[in-house]
Amino acid sequence: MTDSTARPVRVRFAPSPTGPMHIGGVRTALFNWLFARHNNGKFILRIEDTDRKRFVPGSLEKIYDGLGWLGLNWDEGPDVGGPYGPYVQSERLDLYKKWADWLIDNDKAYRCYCTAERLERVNEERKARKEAPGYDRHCRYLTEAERAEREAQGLPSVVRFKMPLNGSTTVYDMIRGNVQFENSTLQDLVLLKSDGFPTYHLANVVDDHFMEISHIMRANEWLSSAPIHFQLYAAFGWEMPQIAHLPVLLNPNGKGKLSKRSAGFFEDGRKVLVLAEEFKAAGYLPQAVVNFLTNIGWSFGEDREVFSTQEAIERFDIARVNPADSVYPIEKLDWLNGVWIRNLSEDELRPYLREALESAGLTVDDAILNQVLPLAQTRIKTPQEIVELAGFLFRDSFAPVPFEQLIPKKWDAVQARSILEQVVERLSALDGWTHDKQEAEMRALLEESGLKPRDLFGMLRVAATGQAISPPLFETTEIIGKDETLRRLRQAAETVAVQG
RNA sequence: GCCCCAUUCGUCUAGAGGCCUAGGACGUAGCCCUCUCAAGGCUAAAACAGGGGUUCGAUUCCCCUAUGGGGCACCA
Repeated sequence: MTDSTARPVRVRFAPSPTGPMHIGGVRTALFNWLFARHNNGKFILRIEDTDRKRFVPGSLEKIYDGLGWLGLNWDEGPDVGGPYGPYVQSERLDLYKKWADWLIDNDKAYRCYCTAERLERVNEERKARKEAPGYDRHCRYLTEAERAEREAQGLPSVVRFKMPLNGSTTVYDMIRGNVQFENSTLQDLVLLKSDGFPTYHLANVVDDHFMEISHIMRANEWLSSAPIHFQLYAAFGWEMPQIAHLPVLLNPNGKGKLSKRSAGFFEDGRKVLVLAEEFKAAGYLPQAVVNFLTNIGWSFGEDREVFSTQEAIERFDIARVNPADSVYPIEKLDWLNGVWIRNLSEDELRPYLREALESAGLTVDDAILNQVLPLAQTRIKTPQEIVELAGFLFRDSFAPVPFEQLIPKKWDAVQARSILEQVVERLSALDGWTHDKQEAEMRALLEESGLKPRDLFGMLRVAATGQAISPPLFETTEIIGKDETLRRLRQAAETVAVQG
């Protein structure tokens, strides 16, 4: 989609250090990154910290961690540097001031001395008259004398942009085509605040220009600002980057956009994760999260939903992004994570399982882990699930199973005891403790006794593992070992005997 | 209040005027496989917001309405 005459592809992700890394931000970063990698361009990380009030310490680390975890590497940024630095806006203040002054000198902007109180009053009046809220351009029309007087008094001021009063502005959006705005609906927005810091609009335009950003891909909520930025570029006489507004993630309950939430929450009884760190902590694989995100608002084609990040890079096309916002389809993440877990090699999966087990306070025996790993691989959607499925393999203690749980429906204690004793006898006589030998022996018992596999194996499962759900029975007892398995079965027989 | 964007199964999506009796996926239900649970296979229910145009023909183009989202800060 990028024509070859265009400038080299340089895109940026420009978060504000105002807290945790939100999944919506991650998605925006991902689409920028995919675009950059697809076009062999540069992906730049820039920190927009021009609002000193909202700065939250530690945010920068969360941005690095979140992007890094997903493999969204940046070519230029605060930590890695680059030829267009600094990459932190608070270190570029002189630049913004210089260009704000340039706009004033060229009659494209003006100083405004209005107080917060007056602004608020004007706003109220306009609202009362059912007009659009906003500034009444009072200071735009100050005479030279009035201006000089205010300067002499040393009144604090902001710099405001002189928005064209009439006409219209048409912005070409790479996803939705031309979008037209009436200039009369646009405001004389503030470019430089009274504290000397730029607003987003100024800093963004100046930085994108001097960092030679070729394409801007940002969230949908910025679409209304596009004509403002267009006019700023026009005032400066700079070429505006190509621009696209990405659809946003909506809350699963259908109310508003997801980014209104600052952390994971429960909806319909399931946890809806929204922070990058939560995904990692919950055991989701980075490739699964990337895959999950790339299926929202964009589709691979060929009816494929499962694909690698590399494949996504090869195919990514910003023009094919769906313009409509989407409800966050979090229920697909578990499925995808399961798919990716099954795609992992044993060596890749092992550390995840080890960590999950250790986090649950279990001591991990390497031999046991290696044996249970392939059994668990098709049965878990997150590494943590191995604890519930097979954590008993890593526990020393084994609590005797209560009578009620042991006996299959329609069986009585006498029968159960008799069967268990036969099982113990036959299994202890076994030469070799492989799962197929055990199974062959038990199949023979089934044959002779006419019992149902479900009943017999079910009882043995509970007796040997203490659980009604486990990995396949004989693979499991093979891991548990002959002595311990028989001990547990005898114990079960005793439990039944007492009741009987 | 004004402005902008969007609207295909519950959800994510394919669909760029005839290929659509609208395809895929998740989820749901059923069946098969089966020692439990998964995985896997098969099947089912499930959508073009409504109304006008344009056209020989609209899911696809235009308009209106409705609904949803976003914006209108010395926040980004």
